[in-house]
Amino acid sequence: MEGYGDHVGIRKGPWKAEEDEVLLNHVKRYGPRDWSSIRSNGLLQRTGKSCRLRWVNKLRPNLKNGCKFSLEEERVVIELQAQFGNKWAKIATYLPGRTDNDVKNFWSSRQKRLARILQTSETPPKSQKYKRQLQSCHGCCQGSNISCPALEAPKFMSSSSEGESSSRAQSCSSSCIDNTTEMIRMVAIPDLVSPKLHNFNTDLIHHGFSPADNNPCIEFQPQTPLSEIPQLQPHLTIFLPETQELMDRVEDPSSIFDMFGTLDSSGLGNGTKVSIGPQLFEPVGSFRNDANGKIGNPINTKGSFFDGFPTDVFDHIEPPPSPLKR
DNA sequence: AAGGATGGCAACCGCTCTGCA
DNA sequence: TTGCAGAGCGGTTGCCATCCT
Repeated sequence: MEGYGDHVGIRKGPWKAEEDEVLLNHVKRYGPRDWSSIRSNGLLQRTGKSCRLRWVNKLRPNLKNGCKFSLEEERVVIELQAQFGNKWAKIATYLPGRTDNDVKNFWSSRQKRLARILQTSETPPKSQKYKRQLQSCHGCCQGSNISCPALEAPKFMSSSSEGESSSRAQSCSSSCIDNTTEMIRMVAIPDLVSPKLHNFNTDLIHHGFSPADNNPCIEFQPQTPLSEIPQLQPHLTIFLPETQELMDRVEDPSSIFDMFGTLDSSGLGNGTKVSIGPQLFEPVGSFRNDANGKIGNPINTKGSFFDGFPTDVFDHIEPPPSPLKR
């Protein structure tokens, strides 16, 4: 393909390796600026705008090109989108190695998925595909204490300690991504943003990230920020025994939003209603760390939300780095 | 095996912002 | 103060690969 816009001396379409090289040389020599001079100097038949975009989205160092968004990154995007709206560039600054375009694409995919699932749930087809969407979560996670990753226990892992459970989560994520529980999670998120996030912005900037991420595919490891994002636990629904019931009820779209507001927590043993909301953002201190530094079971106050959770669920939770330890 | 649906991604477009003369 | 050019941002489009029927 010779590009689809060779008219008037301006090339459009996919970039060739030679063009990339020219662009890289320009940046090496002059830095990431004076984009329009690239064309005016006859180096490339691309607009300055196009050159800049290419650099920002593909050629810039430390980009995580070709890596899917990790669960942690997804969580960050969801939270920040709820707070900032569609400020993709701003959100991208919280995600080392990700560009605004990445975030934007991720979000629009997510929205499309949500729209489609919602539409599907209004007129539930009885196709096998639909059933698979609803059931895949259970199928792929059978025999695992940690259920679907979209709903798994929150993790505060570093890249080095991310092992089997994480990879299981990742692979499971892709297979579960289209299920109804995912939809619930997506819709519920805005309610889950803690006001604490309002200070988040400036804190992050001050703390900064490690820019020298030479292995962009490694799970990104912010020095502070992610641990300071309020620990959303929108995934907790998976622990509820009535998850299947949720799945079933989703077939009745009118019940969906009721479920978001409150969940009948009979499965928790006390029959009370549990609101999905800020109270889920208990400070991490609600967990008790064990001798290995892992987070132990949450302090089991009577009637706490965690009552009835399998105790080993918390074995998989890494402790967040202490904000005091730097 | 073929065709449609879907997801992921790269790139373009139009608008706004910013710095400068 | 104004106009211009460059840079940045968000929305949109189109292509391609994969999955599903």
